[in-house]
Amino acid sequence: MATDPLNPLIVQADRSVFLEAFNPRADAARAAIAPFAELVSSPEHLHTYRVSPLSLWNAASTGMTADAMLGALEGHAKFPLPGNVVTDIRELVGRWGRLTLDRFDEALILSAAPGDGPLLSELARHRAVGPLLRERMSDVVYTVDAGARGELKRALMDAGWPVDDRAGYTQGAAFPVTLAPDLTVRDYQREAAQAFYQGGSDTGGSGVVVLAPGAGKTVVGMVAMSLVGQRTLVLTTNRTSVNQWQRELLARTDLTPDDVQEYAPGRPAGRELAPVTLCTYQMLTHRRPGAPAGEEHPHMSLIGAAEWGLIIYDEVHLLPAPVFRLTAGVQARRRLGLTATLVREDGREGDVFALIGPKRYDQPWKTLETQGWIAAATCAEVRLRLPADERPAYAAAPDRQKHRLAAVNPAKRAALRAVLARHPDAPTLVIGSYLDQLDLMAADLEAPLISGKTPQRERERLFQAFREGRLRTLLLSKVGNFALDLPDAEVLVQVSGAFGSRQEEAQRLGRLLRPKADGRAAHFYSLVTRETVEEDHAHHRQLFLAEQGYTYDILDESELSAPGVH
DNA sequence: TACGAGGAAA
DNA sequence: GGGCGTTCCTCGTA
Repeated sequence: MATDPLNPLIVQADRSVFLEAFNPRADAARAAIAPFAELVSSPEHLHTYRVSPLSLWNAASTGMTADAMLGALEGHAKFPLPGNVVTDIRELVGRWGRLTLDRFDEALILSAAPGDGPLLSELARHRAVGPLLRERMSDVVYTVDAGARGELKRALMDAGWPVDDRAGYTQGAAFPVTLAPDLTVRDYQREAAQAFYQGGSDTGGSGVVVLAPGAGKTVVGMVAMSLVGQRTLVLTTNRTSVNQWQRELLARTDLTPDDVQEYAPGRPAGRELAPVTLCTYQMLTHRRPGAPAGEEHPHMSLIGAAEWGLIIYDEVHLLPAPVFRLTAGVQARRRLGLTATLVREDGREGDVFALIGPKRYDQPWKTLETQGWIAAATCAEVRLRLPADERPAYAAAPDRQKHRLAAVNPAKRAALRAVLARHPDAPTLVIGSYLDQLDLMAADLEAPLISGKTPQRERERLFQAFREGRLRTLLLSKVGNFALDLPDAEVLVQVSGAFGSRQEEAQRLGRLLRPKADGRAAHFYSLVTRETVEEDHAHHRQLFLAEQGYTYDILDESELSAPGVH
């Protein structure tokens, strides 16, 4: 493969990569660089990717070589790669594996590659790394306390030197899990669980699996449980997920209700934890203010309980900081992170890498779509103006109010009706972030709104009516982001969203991806006010989905009244 | 003992 | 940088 002026990529010296979106070779180039590059902006014609240290290390940990990455860039580039990019990529990728952590009796040893004595000396002087190293055994070996394993990995990651942790795991109590005979595990689910269990260029047993919503991440978790065969702790974001895991585990494995229990703090003293215990992150980190010293976090000891052979972190992209701290203390337990969107807006992806593990497996959402596992979906961004009488107020508003003013643009009410008119019979969800805006729209459409205030019973009733087709349109506040029992829909209109949250956008699209019985496509619309901060936020939100292969049609509000579908 | 309402937290 | 939803606890009512 060689560079060719007709190719779609331009690689710049700062390791950013431009992709001509309309070049006929764009799709192949996108697929080739996706494993080691992340999308940072995607205006219509020219997409920008960045090759970051973390994206390189994630790729390297799956076994991808620097040569393979350079080959992918070169093979789709217009011009020869800048020399420093070649050097940088080789150097950064080469860092993975140069430091290893191994077991040494009761302690650990940090080893550098032969000749890396100076590197080790430099790291020993590093502010965060140095204090965690104990005794220099040789030019390239330090001893480390076993308890410092997590903190050291995190500190080394911050210092720019990810460490390949080969110190292995302590065995949890044996607890075999057999998958139900009628459960068909899809190839990608089995591959994902294997990739977790066996690792890539390292020893495996910890790391993150990224799969689209509806692609069956719980099945990956079950296969992992059957591979490990030890007692398992499953951590989730909320109780609905706890229930879902419990249902699925009972239905699709040989586990009995006694085996699978939600962690209940009030359980009778002396009662054993179930071999498969489910617990929310909030429960784990719950604080009792004013409790006697040492008892402020009554549930934290759960995670350190000796018997777990595997800890599963559901929605691992949402791990709160305290759970990172806890996780640093249990590096000798196998850890599986599951997520649809391994992106965070707080820049803590490095902590996920260091403390849960590298990304072991992912499939672009579009690939699963092609294979028919998730529904095809179109995405459209509808651009609206602010009404003339609102513009002065917007211009005068302080920055921190601008987002809201743009988001609740009154013109969205008419636009929403126009969008709904394009799909007159399709089951439609409308999701927004501002309750008063949603109230107005619910009145316009004469459709019910579910918000956080809606009692559980009422939610169930409305979901049921929607499922049975008695209710065509349902409005949802932010409850719609994560409610797992939300019914399937064909059209989803996002009328407002939180700042630039990529994962919120992705979760919302995910609501549409369950395959439709007749193979019909789903339609996702996002309403955005022109020439306001909302445009910037909207484009940042779209990045993750653009990375997954989705493109957004741009519709002007004037085009909406046109009949038919685009 | 079971529940729902209200408040605090992150 | 702010609004919203969730979860937990506590306390009141049956």
